[in-house]
Amino acid sequence: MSHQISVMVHTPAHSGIGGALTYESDVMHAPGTLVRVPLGSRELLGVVWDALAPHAATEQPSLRTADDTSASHNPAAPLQLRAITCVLEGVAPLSAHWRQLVQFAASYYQRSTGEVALAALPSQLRDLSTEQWARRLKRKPKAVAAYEGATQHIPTPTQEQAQALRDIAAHKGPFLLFGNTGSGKTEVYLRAAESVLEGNPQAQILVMVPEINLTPQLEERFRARFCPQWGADCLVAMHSSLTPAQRLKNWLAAHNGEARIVLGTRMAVFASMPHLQLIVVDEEHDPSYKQQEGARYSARDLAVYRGQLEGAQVILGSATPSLESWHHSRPATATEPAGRYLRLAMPSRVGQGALPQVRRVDMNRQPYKTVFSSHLLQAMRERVTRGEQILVLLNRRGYAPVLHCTDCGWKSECPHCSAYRVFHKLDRTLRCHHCGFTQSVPRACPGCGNLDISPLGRGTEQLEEHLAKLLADVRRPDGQALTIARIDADSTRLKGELERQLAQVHAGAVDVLVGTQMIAKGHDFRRVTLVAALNPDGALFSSDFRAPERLFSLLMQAAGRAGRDAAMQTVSPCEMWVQSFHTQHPLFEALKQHDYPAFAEQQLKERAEASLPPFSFQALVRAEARSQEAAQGFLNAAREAGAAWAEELLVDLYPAVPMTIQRVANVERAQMLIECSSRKALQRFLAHWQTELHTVRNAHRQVIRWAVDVDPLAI
DNA sequence: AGCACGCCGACT
DNA sequence: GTCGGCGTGCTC
Repeated sequence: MSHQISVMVHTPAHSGIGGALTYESDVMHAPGTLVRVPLGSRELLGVVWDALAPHAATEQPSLRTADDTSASHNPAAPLQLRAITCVLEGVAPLSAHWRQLVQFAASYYQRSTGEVALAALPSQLRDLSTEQWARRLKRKPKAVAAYEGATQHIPTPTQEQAQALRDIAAHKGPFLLFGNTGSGKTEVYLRAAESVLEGNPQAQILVMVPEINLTPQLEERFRARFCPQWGADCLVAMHSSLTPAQRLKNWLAAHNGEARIVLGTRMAVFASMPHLQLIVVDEEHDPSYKQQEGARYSARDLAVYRGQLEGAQVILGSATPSLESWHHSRPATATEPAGRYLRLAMPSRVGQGALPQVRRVDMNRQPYKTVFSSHLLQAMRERVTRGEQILVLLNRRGYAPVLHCTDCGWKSECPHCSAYRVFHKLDRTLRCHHCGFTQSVPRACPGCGNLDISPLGRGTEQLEEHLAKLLADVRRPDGQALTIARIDADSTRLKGELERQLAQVHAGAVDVLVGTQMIAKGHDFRRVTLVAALNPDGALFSSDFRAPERLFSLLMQAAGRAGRDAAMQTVSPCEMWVQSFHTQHPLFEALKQHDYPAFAEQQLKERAEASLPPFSFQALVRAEARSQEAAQGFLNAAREAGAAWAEELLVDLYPAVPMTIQRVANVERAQMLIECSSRKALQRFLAHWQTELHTVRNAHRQVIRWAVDVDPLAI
């Protein structure tokens, strides 16, 4: 007797086939079983999806048009089904919860289920041949390695930590753990994890971090706490810099329940964990939780969904939560009920110095083109003389953002993008930061031959050079000259370079560190007592309504780099300097008070008035074509096609507009915003509109690529 | 998305 | 005569 089996394979939503494919098999296979199936001339990895009643396939392959009368394509006769090739032996079926998570993510973010399912599995499952797989299965598991790290001193929880832990034990969650840098959020994660591990010998924990290379300390703290007791194999990592073999190994360890803790980046939200009981999302506000290509999911939001689905507790942690999470964790008022999350606040900084004093410099009162105000420069000189370290933050890499000719007005535009190429003095190149186009700097102006072409604006390279001059006469306490270093995407291009440079800062070899936002994240620089943000004004009046939120978070994080060592503060209190033309801006007022709640309240008020998220829900359709008209033409046709339904569901479709950077690598880009006060209505609209989008696309063949982004972060 | 099939230009 | 360009269309 032969069975019909519904199987998900990696068929992109753009192809005609979105749903499950039906195959034949002699034996019935449980849903979640991994199989190999033929598709055309290829053989693909697939996941058995539903149990099918005989002859009731989810998507019968008989969607032929009525005028197709050829015998083999008779619409009345179901197509001949092909048989599955084989079952992938030695892997237990994926759980119903896992399939439901994948299904939800696919439908919420408007992608095919197969695409999400297969992207969530380690690539080697797909790539290894049957022979290679058999060999992999036979490989003997290595003897469990003993954990060789130093055993850690386990601190006694503070009052605040103890209270947070009591709340976590008493409530279901999800929780928003709101605590300053240094307030001991990690200790709460560790203790919450500990009680889960001890309460159930099978229980598993998922810990998510924004970018693994920026938070090696967290992994080490988890290892030090749990490996001595549960073995070195109790914790596995999951992130994109693992080799395919490591990824498979760790995935299998989580899948079969051996790994008790999975620590990973956003991709880890899809890890198969049969006994998941706790999910921690550290730095939950971090934009890197949002996938930016393919299925554009938010791992933080999926974590909350998954927690509810599997009955696992979810802890979101941050010193500067996303306004969405802050809003969701609002306490009840006289008129309004509380949000869905429970907010746990830990305002104190433990075992460390006080938060730095914020000093604002009004650049309107400084001479034109001042880079460092005299007060800031003086403060920096005093501190380095005492052997203290300084961080200087500037969000612009390269030497100068534009090169320009004073005679004819020529500017270093990229020939392929609507953007300027950045002048990099170190290798004397003009580089486009969008398409990568690089040329050496011309000797004379390409427009008029003038030899006098000059840089416009400042980047980190120039800052480094400039500082070297300004501080040339300053000596360290040991009489040596200062060391000034720079950390940005250019200086850390080579693998391991970031770690090497950070180690130098830690070792005290660097006195002044210049860098982009990279240096603000998570690093524990003990001797830093002054942090300076030189020119943060851009974000205050940006067209992106989330720019202030990101800036506040960045400045708070940067401020948190100073004064992590209480002993350093015996000499002088730590400082965070902000140079701005708008020192009275509420963002800086809130920063001065280290008052995230005040900032959030002000921002949420603005968002509510403008009906922006979290008070509305958004999606974005982006299109790329050779010409701007073609890209917009497609979007406006799609808008037309969806207009009737949008009106019915109270969904707003805005006209297509060029993207901020309209042209990248000779491709014109446009986008269209979709807004609705109800998430459900927006979802219903998008689901219905999807098919129409495909139809419209077929009539607009000039469109190279298009994609829907649900809950977009940048607009 | 792959991957075939298919129909036109410059090479051994 | 063949190798190979990418346009069109199909995959349970």
